Amino acid sequence: MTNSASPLGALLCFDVYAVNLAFGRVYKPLLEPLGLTYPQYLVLLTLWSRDGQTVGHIGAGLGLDSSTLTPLIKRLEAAELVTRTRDPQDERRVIVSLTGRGRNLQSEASHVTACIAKATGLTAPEIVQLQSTLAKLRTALHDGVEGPAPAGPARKGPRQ
Amino acid sequence: MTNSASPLGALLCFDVYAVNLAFGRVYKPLLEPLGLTYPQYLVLLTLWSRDGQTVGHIGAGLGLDSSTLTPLIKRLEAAELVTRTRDPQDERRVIVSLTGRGRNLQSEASHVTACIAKATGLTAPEIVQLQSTLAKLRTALHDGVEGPAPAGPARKGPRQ
DNA sequence: ACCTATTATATCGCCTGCGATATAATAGGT
DNA sequence: ACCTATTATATCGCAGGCGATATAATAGGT
Repeated sequence: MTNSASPLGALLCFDVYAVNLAFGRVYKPLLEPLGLTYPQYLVLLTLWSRDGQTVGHIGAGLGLDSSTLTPLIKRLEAAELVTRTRDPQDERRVIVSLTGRGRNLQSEASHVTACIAKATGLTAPEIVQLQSTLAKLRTALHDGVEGPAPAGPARKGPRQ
Repeated sequence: MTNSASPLGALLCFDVYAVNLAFGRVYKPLLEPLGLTYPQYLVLLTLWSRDGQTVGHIGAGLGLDSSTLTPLIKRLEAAELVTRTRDPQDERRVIVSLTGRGRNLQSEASHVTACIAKATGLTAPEIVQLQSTLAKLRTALHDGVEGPAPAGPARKGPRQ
């Protein structure tokens, strides 16, 4: 036992790291025919579930900053999958909306999610359990950085 | 239920993605005083557990390719934390070994793992359970890409 | 010994991911 | 109305992450 002082937490981040990269590698060949990268797909997933979100809102969901999202979304815009328009109510906000092409891509991508679900090799209850633990973990990690938020709503994204 | 066709697998990769980034953000302020990035720390973790591994071996553990590891390890070398020497038995291999400074850093970083374990907000059994599921998931995702490996040892890293 | 296939690492270009910073718009206090 | 603080997005530089490719060393067949 060379490192008995760091058994659990360290290995956990290790596993999450490797699984995340493994997910990316499984998705890549499925997304390539659609002309999408994995993070771009995650942004589209967000928009398919609710269209017309602001950059900040999308970032809060994925844990990404505008410095990452702005160029990514501009590439989606260049591919004519989304449009970016300033919110007339608050000109600071940029509202990202799906184009027809962007919406149509959801059905083209539907088999992707089916493939992935199969590739996980997990049963439905296992997935539910895993998601629940990961959600808990994510909240705890955020609170650990920002402080447990003694009152008021916890900050969700980076630099919100 | 707007997207009842993609409930489980899609959200799962979403969660893994966000948790991985959250881990990185928790580690960053702890590793910054040590002059390490999060991936560099993961490579050092690998070497602390077993010194003198080849680039390929380190990559297999983390799921990384030489195209990612070579520059990263060169930065560790520039920081005088590791040395890179060709294996005399097989000149293709590069053996990465800890320097004295690299070894000493393990004790300096010991409190980091303690902080993280606390920040996860999970109980020990929960962590064990989570690790087990993630390990299973990682294997399944690899097999999904490479084929279920009908016989013989499954390929572990990317392009091994 | 020679020729070819494979293996291990390295290089390059592009897309993330993020800290630091900039810019513009809103909010709030006076 | 004015001044300042805050908020939302954008820009820049650097460190990953990876596909495609290059290079050098080993392995295997003839």
